[in-house]
Amino acid sequence: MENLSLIRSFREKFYSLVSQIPEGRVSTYGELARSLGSNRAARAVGKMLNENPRPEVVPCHRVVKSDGTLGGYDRGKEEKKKLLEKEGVSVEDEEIVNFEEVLFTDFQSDKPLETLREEQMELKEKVSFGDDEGDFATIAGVDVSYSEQRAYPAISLWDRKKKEEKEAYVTKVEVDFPYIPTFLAFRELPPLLDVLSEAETKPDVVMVDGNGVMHPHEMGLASHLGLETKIPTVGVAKSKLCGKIMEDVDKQNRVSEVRKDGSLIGHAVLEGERAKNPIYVSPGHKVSHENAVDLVREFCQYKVPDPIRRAHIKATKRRKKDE
DNA sequence: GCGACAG
DNA sequence: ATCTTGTCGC
Repeated sequence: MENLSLIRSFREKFYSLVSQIPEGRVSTYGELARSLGSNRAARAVGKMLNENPRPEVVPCHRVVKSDGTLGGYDRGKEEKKKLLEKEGVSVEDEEIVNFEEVLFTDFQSDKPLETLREEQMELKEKVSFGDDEGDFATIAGVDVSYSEQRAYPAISLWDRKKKEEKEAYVTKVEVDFPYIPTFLAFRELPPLLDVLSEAETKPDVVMVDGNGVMHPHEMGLASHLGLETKIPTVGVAKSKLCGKIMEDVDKQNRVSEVRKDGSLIGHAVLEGERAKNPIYVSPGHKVSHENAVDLVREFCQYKVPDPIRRAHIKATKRRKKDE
């Protein structure tokens, strides 16, 4: 991974941004997200502030909502108000007085998310799909379960002909990078590479819990993993990140194209007896749209294909056992 | 109030 | 993804 050190220092970088807000001023979740490099990170900003390890040093009470209202605080809004007023910021009815005047936006930042986005834009040129035969013999499914900073990635390897699990592994890895929509790979790739290295058999294709090219920049987690490992990958998401479903999916019509800006980015697939909503299938790397859909459907006894489902169960069990 | 963006 | 009692439907 090209920007591994940036990923590892992301959280600390964020806390030092928060520390730039001077006494007597406030800033917003959105402003901090933009200073990180993407307004998509606003909720992650809230999450990281909530997990602030040093409240005495990092002034998270100076971060409020973009409409000027207080926003949340671990020790209560009253406490947040008290801290702000002690610093000379007036608060009335959970709202900052003279919000425009005290709002701080002048962050000094190298915008790490812009760097990560650039990595995605460079990588997307290398994604290939359409040149495979679909003749994969060993299929893997991967997933990650979390407990705060700990990730439990799991892999389940299957014999395609016998339709049975051959091997399965779970590992434990520390993660620091938060979940930010469209940046999932930077959170999940390190744990997945770790558990993938455990497998005795190298899989011919990996099904990933997340998107492939069904992504605003055609560079989802599955594609990133495929490029990183040179192994063919298929993305399988349980909800839609982007694109337009072209037709309704139901028991009569189980597959629909998903398009973005007119071009095909994946398919919505409804399988499994009790499934109410479809899953979203897209090529990660070195797999065609058609073979991606066929492979996933072949393993869809339930809504989610068995190898991913097994990996999910394994990872979750291990996490709960550890707690 | 609506819309809502993988895990 | 995780936090989690109760409720609904097959």
